[in-house]
Amino acid sequence: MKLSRAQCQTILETHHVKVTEPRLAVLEFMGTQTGPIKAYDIIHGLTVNPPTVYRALTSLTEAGILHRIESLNAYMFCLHPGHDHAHGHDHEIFFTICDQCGQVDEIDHDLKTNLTSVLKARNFKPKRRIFEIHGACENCF
Amino acid sequence: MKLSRAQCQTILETHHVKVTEPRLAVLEFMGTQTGPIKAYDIIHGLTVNPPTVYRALTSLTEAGILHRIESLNAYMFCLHPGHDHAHGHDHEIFFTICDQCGQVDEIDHDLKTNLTSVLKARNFKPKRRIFEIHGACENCF
DNA sequence: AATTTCATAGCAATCTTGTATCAAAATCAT
DNA sequence: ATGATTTTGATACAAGATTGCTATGAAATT
Repeated sequence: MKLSRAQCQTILETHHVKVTEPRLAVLEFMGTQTGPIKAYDIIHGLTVNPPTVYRALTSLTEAGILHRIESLNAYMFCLHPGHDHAHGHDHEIFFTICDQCGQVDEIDHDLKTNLTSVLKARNFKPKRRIFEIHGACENCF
Repeated sequence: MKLSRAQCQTILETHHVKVTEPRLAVLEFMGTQTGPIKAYDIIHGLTVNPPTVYRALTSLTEAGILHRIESLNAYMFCLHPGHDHAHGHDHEIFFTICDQCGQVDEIDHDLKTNLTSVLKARNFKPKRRIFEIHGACENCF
């Protein structure tokens, strides 16, 4: 999915992220790879220091340009850039992760429909599910 | 929730896990703590080597005695020990994680009911959701 | 134009988390 | 008992992430 510098810049601008060299470099690097990418792939690939990469990844993720896959310690391009990924809606983003080939898919799931049937329709055989919701509990809200 | 050696042994036996010293020690240590526990808390608490603890945690988790919380890199006792946590059923285990006080709750969620309403009923205010499903994709099944 | 402010960047060090390796011991099934 | 398998133990190391501090550069304030 090779991205030019100009394309990277456009991505940043449309997501209202300040355009900086590390962010451009990380975005560009990610465009050369396919599937989930680890922070240290970038650190080694670009020979930059860890904080530089982690800061870029954080801002790109917060902007919704990337997703962080917690169970892989890895990052992916968001495939549903138009959507609001915040909570409180009638849909939810799921990731399916093939443990064999490593492919990660992003599913925009309508909460009213049955997840099992969605997975079946995609011929994805689930083995392990990770459903974790961060927020504020009753006492701390 | 203090667990005696005998109780730890019973837990292992009822889950068909071989009873070994490291597993007993880790279980017992976890019984002295409350909430999610990190591997290095155990490593430091028991002054044992990392591989010993990670191996014990892996077997305890695989047996369904513990859960691993991916977004915290931490482990918790399973609060629904009677249930089948495998997939393909009409319920799903969710974790709610309070970012303020650190409390983690395990929700056994009936997939037919609306998750948002369940959270609302518990007065949990969600901020960030992590839904990741590992398995085998169409091509690799 | 000069100054303050604030987010970002660079660098080094450090901390946290998790694995690889390989040999010794324990366990189990003939 | 003997051989195969599993589990352990110890050392080392790799991978993942953060902290502290200084410096820079753009934007806001005077």
